[in-house]
Amino acid sequence: MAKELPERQRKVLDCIQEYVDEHGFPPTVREIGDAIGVNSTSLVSYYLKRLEERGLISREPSMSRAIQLTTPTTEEISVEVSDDDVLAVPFLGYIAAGAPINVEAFPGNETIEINRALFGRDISDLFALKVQGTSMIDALINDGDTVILKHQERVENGQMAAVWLINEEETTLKKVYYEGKQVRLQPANPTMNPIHVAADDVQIQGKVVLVIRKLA
Amino acid sequence: MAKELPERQRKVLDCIQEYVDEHGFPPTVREIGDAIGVNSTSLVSYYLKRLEERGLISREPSMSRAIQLTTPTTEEISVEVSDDDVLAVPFLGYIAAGAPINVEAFPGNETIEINRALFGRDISDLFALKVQGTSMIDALINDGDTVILKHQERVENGQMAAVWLINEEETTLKKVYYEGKQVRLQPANPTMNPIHVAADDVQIQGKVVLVIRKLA
DNA sequence: CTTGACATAGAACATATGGTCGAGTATAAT
DNA sequence: ATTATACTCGACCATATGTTCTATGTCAAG
Repeated sequence: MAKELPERQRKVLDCIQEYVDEHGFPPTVREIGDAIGVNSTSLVSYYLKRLEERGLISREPSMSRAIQLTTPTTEEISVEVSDDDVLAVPFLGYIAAGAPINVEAFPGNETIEINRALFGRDISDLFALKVQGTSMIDALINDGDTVILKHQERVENGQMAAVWLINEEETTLKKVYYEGKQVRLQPANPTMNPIHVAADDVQIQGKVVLVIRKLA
Repeated sequence: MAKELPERQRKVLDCIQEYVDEHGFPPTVREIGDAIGVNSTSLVSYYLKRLEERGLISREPSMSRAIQLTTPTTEEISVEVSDDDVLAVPFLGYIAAGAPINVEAFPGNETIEINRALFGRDISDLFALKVQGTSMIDALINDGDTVILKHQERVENGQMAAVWLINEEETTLKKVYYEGKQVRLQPANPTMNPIHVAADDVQIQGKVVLVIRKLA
């Protein structure tokens, strides 16, 4: 299931990330080709298709530069401990049901600063997302809320996680229960019913460790 | 030199910002046109030229979607790093339906430390409560959540507040709407129905400014 | 060796997209 | 009225860019 990502595709991913960091917008197929030393657009197309299948990127068909990275790569998830007290958590973008995690290029390398006291011991690999839309209401998470996640691909039973459903192509925040080859995704709201999906259809994006709601 | 930015150009700027927020990459000339109700690419081109002259955006010539905002226009949740003080908000105790909040009586001098950046300008009269029980589920607030309130007796329409219902002898967190001699208390969850109570039956304990949920 | 799955290149194509030109319409100043 | 300056439109062009098809190479399994 978790096949190793081929070297070339890894390179494609990296070069997209770099390009976005530098330019503020994604590269074209040809520019990717140049960057990784490939001089046929079809090959890049081919790679992009693979990456999309894996859910690592998402694209809009026939639109130029319409590539988005869905999985935050671990390199950028670095928490600097500026003070002993304040953590600067990288703000990676927005999350909404029906759309992959939208990791944007923020020119200033935006962070959200949060007091360390609000976290547990483990403060590695944290990143922040802002929730768009009311689709997470059943997880008691509202439009505009900020969630802090720890980047990991596996969570313990019952923990809330950002889950990317590969086939359904949507992201949700749910409590995760492994049940053999199935995974039960349980809304935090006890009145809502869980959904069951195949284990290889889910891709854990991170464990939710903190939810912050700022009101007017 | 600091001429007022024409309405239309302002709109262009805003729509680029929105588009980037939503898609992760900048819009095309035509997409901008659609967004602001202009159906000629030349006009958008014209606007973009003006915006570039003013230094508000930068572009790469002849590249699709190669627009960058030089000035972050919208406030976003970008955090002011200037003052990374840590606020010590007094922790006053627990809130649960059926029990009043006694703001005066400090049960000790416990505080909850929170980074100032998470708040707005006004940081006076803040206090923290921990929610007990699931009675606030309809306000999207769960058992164990921490709410930060600003102590005030009156809030603006639509703001979330801790409300003490004198006759019913219970406290709830609801959005408050003044409707003449009545007050409508609207749950944050849009699927729940509001309750209407007499204005002199409600006693605002404080305005909710922040909700924090710490997960395992 | 043959087969087939995967990887690569190149060309050809369709269209998405930016640029420009000319003309038309305001609106205000002369 | 005349001029000037800013704005708006529509059409056209050049090319930037995504897609697809075919051909070829590689390599491991049968």
